Amino acid sequence: MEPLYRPEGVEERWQKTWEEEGHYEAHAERGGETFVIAHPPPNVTGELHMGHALQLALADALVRWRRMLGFNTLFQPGYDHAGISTQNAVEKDLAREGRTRHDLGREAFEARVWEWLRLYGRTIMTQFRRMGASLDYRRERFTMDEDYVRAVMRFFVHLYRKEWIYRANRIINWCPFHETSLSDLELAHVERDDQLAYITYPFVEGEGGIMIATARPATIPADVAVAVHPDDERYRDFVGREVVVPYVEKRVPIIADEEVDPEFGTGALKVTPGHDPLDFAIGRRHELPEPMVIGPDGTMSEEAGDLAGLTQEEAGERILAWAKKRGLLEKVESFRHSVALCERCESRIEPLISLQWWCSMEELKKPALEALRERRVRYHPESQHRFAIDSLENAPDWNISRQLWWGHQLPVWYCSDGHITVEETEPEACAECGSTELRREQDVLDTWFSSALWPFATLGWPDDTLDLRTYYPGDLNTTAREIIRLWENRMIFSGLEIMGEVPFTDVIIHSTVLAPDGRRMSKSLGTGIDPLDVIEDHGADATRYGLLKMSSTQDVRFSYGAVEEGRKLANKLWNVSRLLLTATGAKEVEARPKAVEERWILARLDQTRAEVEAAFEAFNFSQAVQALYRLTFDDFCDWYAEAIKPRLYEGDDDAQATALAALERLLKLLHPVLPHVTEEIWTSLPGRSARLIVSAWPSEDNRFDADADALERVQDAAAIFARSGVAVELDGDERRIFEAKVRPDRVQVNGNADAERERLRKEIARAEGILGNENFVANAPPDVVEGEREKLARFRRELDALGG
RNA sequence: GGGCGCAUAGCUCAGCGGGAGAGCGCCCGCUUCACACGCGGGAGGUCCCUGGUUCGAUCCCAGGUGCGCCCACCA
Repeated sequence: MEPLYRPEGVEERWQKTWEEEGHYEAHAERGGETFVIAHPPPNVTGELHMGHALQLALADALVRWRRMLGFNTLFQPGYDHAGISTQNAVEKDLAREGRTRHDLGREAFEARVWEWLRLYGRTIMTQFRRMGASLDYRRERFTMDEDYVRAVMRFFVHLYRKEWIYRANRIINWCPFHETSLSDLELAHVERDDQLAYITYPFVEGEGGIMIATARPATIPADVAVAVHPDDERYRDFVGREVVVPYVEKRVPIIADEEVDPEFGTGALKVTPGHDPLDFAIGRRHELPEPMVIGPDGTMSEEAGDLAGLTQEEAGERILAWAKKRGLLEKVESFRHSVALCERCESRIEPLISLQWWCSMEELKKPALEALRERRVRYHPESQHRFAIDSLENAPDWNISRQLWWGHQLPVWYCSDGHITVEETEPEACAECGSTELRREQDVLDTWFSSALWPFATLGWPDDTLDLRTYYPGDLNTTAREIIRLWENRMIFSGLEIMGEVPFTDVIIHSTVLAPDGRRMSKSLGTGIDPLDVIEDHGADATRYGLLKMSSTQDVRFSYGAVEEGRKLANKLWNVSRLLLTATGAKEVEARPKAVEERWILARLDQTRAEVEAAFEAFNFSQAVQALYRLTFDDFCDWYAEAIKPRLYEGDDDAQATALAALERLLKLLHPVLPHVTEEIWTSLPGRSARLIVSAWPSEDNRFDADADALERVQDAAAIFARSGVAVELDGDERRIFEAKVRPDRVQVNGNADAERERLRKEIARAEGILGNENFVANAPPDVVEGEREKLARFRRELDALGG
């Protein structure tokens, strides 16, 4: 064994071995208590990023912990087809050949996507493996698998028959590049400088007019009203009058609506229901017509009359010029506002009215809200639980159709008379008129529609499988904040609707990992850190440790320091193992504690195990990892190993066997965080038949009485000695431990006895002060008072020892 | 505009009612037979500000200030 632990090679070897030996596998027929994490399926085109790495580090630590406790664990892997994202990637690929998807046609394009995925997709599971993530990779599922598609179709038909899925014309977000609708959650918003034009709409009767402000003059031809706030004194008398829309010279009314912001612009809003969500809402309230003048490609449509075919910019300029000539253009000023973009191609979103499929949230959300309020599902941290409830309460109906070519095509058929037939598979004839001339709906489903089924569709639903009965409901899901509404809440209501039970009981909303400088990690900013590079440089164990250490707050800066700490921990463990194994030639692993430090370390190991378990159960990973670090460095290496060393070299069999038993327990505690290095050391322990990955903590818990007082005396003595150079009298074991650890001949003396006495007197005065306060003694918790008494006693002891 | 989070040692962060902590960095001393990626010691903090509650506040409450993230239909 080398003095420096090198994870290269070791980690890959164990990852391969564990998987080949089947330790990652979940077998329903094995029975027993289950622990299930349906891991978030990454995009099939995706590459490992820091968010994935953090998620895996958290989930895998919990899975490994439970697996060692003997749970029947299922850690489910898989891929999401990621509709728009994947289509976008393949279209970019096509663009390099100077082609578009339209050149291929739908069928050929789909074939191209599958081919592209065969070549470039599904790479991320290799990277998951490199993290040491113990997913059951045999069970990899894909949302476009034949079985999974069947589940999606079944779910759609189920909701349709309950009349929760319907078709309606509404304003939606339209991406002119992808030519599809997008949900609000698929948009990116950027701040941008734009021109705000102030234009007067003259009254039909009488002098003057009303001035509005618009950033999109091209939409003027689709105006159907001008709206003001009902309480706006300036315009109160104008309501009910008519004005002339510039350029198209159309008469429209002035109306009053609460949603108009009197502070913005002139306080008067031109109402264009066809091209603006707010205007659409106002239009519906006032039953206004909904003309559109911009087409699906983002240019002016036929309805725009002589403007047809122009870009919006050209049309806007022409209209402004028209208004200027007639003295109706007051001014154009620049202003800053946020603009919606397609998050994939960054095209500017066009709000358009379009016929889309919707899923009503009204009934679906009720049982889910109840489950959340009753805490049958708990989000962690608590603040996110409240957010999840709020988001679900306010969830608008879900636009589930997309005009994409990659995804689950809706199981909807139209006959020539326009009747709708909805079946899981292609029907023979129209359900209403019997016509056999059926045409399938071209739209595909929102990617998240299929993701919502992940916890049970991966287990075989709609079939009644042993897996489904065994592993549903699961336990845990872990994800980023922005996914709560897109995915988590939807899994909860889908699970309740289909399976009658929540899909998991806990959701960990993990930190956002920022770049070390506090900015967002992003490829375009060049601030991204590739987890694979970190693994390459520091090892997967150290990376896992670092991520867990960092995971405590909502937003956390990536810290190489934390990763480096993990690497040092692995190295320390490696070296102390060399001492206990190699230097002594031990043959047995058995706890036969005799000396005080042996009983103490075994008790400390038990104690830390409880601490780590509590921290894991509270999902406080940072705390777990800190407890492990302290145990390893301070207690195990600096005190125990130093104290035991002389006896090991003397060839004391009991000391050696006990040392290995203590090491065994330490390895078990560390395995969920540092799986590779611990397993590597484990194989060197004598008489190991089972792998560490499946080795349970010894059942005879806490049977070692810690002689904590004795250790405390030694540590007190060491502290006094280190601070003052004054030796404290100790006998027997205590003296032996003291000398092994402190080595009086080597310690540099920096202080003196007088200073130490002074310090102790101050401490004693403080403690006496507190304990002399009746209110303190009466009101403080008993253990706190007791703690102060013990401290006081210790300070007095130390002062005595110094001859104070 | 709404919601959430964070402000503690030079840096990154724990702690969250009763003696201010860790890692890294810095200083001093150590070839010590597991580890110099180590060991021992040390310097370095109005625990953001102002009030309040309490016998006692870094911790709880209120109000500021400064950052960050998420959400939202600013025309």
